[in-house]
Amino acid sequence: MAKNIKTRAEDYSQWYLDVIKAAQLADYAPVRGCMVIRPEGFAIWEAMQRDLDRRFKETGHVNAYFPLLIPMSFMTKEAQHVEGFAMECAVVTHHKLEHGAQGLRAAGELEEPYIIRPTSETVIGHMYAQWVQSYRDLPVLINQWANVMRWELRTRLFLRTSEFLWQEGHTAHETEQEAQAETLRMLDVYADFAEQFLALPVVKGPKTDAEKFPGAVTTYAIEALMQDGKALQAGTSHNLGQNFAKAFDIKFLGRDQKQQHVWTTSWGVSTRLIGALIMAHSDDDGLVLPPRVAPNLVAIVPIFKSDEDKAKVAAFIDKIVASLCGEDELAAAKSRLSSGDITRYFFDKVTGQGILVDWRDNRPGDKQFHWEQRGVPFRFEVGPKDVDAGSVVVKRRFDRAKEVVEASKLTPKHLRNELEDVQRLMFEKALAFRDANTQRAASYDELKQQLEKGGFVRAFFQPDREAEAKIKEETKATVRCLPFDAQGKTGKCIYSGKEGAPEVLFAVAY
RNA sequence: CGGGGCGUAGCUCAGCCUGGUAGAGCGCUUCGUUCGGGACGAAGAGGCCGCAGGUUCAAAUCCUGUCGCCCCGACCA
Repeated sequence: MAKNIKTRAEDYSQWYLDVIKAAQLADYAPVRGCMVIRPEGFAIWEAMQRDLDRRFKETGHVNAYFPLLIPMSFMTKEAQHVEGFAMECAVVTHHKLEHGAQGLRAAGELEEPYIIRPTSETVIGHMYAQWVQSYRDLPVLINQWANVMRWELRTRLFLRTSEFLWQEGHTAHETEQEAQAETLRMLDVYADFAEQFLALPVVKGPKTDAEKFPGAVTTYAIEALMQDGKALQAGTSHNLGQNFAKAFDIKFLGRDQKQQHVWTTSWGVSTRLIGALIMAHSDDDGLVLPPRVAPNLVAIVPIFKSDEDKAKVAAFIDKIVASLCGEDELAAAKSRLSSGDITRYFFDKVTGQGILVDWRDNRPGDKQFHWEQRGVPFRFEVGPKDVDAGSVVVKRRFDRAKEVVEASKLTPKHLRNELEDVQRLMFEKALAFRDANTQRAASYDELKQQLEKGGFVRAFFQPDREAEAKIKEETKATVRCLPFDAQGKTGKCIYSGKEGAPEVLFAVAY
C-alpha cells in the first residue's frame, strides 16, 4: 500500500490531494486559491488540448486570442451576466507601482477599472459587433485557449481554482436554428471527447433555469460521476440566444435586407477535467491515467546487481526500445538532454507520448511505486532472468494485472492494442460504476434516502427555482441536467405531485 | 463571508503550558554495503521559529497587532 496516500475510504478529500501530490501534477502557488500546474499535470492538459483542438477544427472552428483585461463597463451590459459574475471578479484599478512609506504601493489610478476576465463573452461580443456586417460574415466560429480568473471563496486543486486554464468557443450565427445546432454539436464533441479520450462516461442534457449560465437561454452540460458518488459538471455548451447580441449590438444586414441581431453560443471545458480524470479513475495506489491521456505509456524498470548484469539488461532493453520506438529514436534519445538518469524515448511523435527507462540508482521496488503513483499505464520489469528467458514482466496499472510477455511480441502494434484495451476497459469500468450508482426515485422521500447513498438519482420532477432551492437545502443535491436519454418520458413530479414532469438527474455536485 | 485549525529545515511535525545553546522523522549530498515491490550504516548540508511592535537581563515560548495558508459551510466551471 502507498504510504504517502490516504485511502479513499479513510478520507476521500485527502486522498484526492495526496494523489495529485504524489504524481506531482500540481502544487499550491504563493497566491491564494491558485495552483502551479507541474510538468506531469501540464502534459495531461496538453494531451487534452491536442485532441480537443483537432475536434474543434474538424467541426470548422478556428483559434484566436482576446485580451485578459475587460473594461468594467462591459460587464454591466448583460444583466444576468453581471449577476452571475460580478461577485467573483478580480479588478485592476491601477497601472503602476511607486515607492511609499510602507514600501511599494499602487499608483496611477485608472479612470475605468478593468476586470480580469472570468469568461470572455463580453469582450468577444464587442469585437464581433465590429466584425459582423452582413449575413455573409456569418457564422463566426472562433475558439480561444486561455486562462480566466474567478475569485472563488473556496478552492480545490484542479476542481476549482481562482485562475484556471480552459478553452472557450464563441460563435455567432444567422439563425436561431443554426445556433441551436451548434450548441448541441459542441455538446456532442465534449461528450465524445470525455468518453473516448478520458474514458469518462457522461450524461448529456440541458440544465434547469436555476442552474444555467448567467446570460444563456439554455445551458447544456455533460455530467460525470466521481468515485465518491458526487457529480461533476465536466463541460458546458450554451445557447445564448440574442442576449449578448443585443447587449453588444452584434447586428447584420440579413438576406431579407433587414438589420437583425446574430444568435450566439459559447462552450467551454477547463483544467477541471484533470480533476475529473483523477477522481474517476485513480485508486488508493495513486494516479491511473487512461492511455490516450498518459504522457508516458510505459516505464521500464531495469533490475540488476553487477555491472555485468546491468550491461546485459541494458542491451536487452535497447532491443525492446528499438522494436517499439525504432532504431533512430533509440539513437536520438541517447544524445538528448535528460534529467536524473531517466531516458525517455518517443513512442508517438505526434502525441509526444513516450516510453521511459528508469536507470536511477534506486531499488526496483522504489521505482515501481514511483511510476505506479504517476499513473503510467504499463511497467516493464527487466532483469537478468528475463533476459535469459527472452521475456519481460509486464504490469498493467489500472487493474494491477501482471504477465510475462515474450520480448519478440513487443511491437508497436502490440503495445497499441494493449493500450486500446486498457482505454476500453477503463471506460467500461467507469460506466459499470456509474450504472451501479444510478438509482431511480419515485417519491421525494425515496430521493432523500437514495441521495444519502450518493450517486445519480433519476426522478420525474418539474424544474422550478423554489422547489430546487428547497431540495438543495434539504438534501444538498441539485438537478444536474434533464438527460437526453430520457427525453420525452414524463411522469408524476416527486415534489409537486403534478403529472407531465420530465425525468431529471439529481446528485450532490462538486 | 461565517465556523475551525495552522504558520518552526524542502516536506510532515515536536518544542510553547512552566522564557535560558534550534529538535525529530522523511527528503537531499557524499561514501560503503545493497538491489525481482518503498534497504542499511556512516558522515554531511540545510533555520531571521510568518511579519511588526511590546514585556524581560533574556522570547520560537508571554502580550498586542498584522499578514498568510489549510479545512468545513454558504457561492461557483
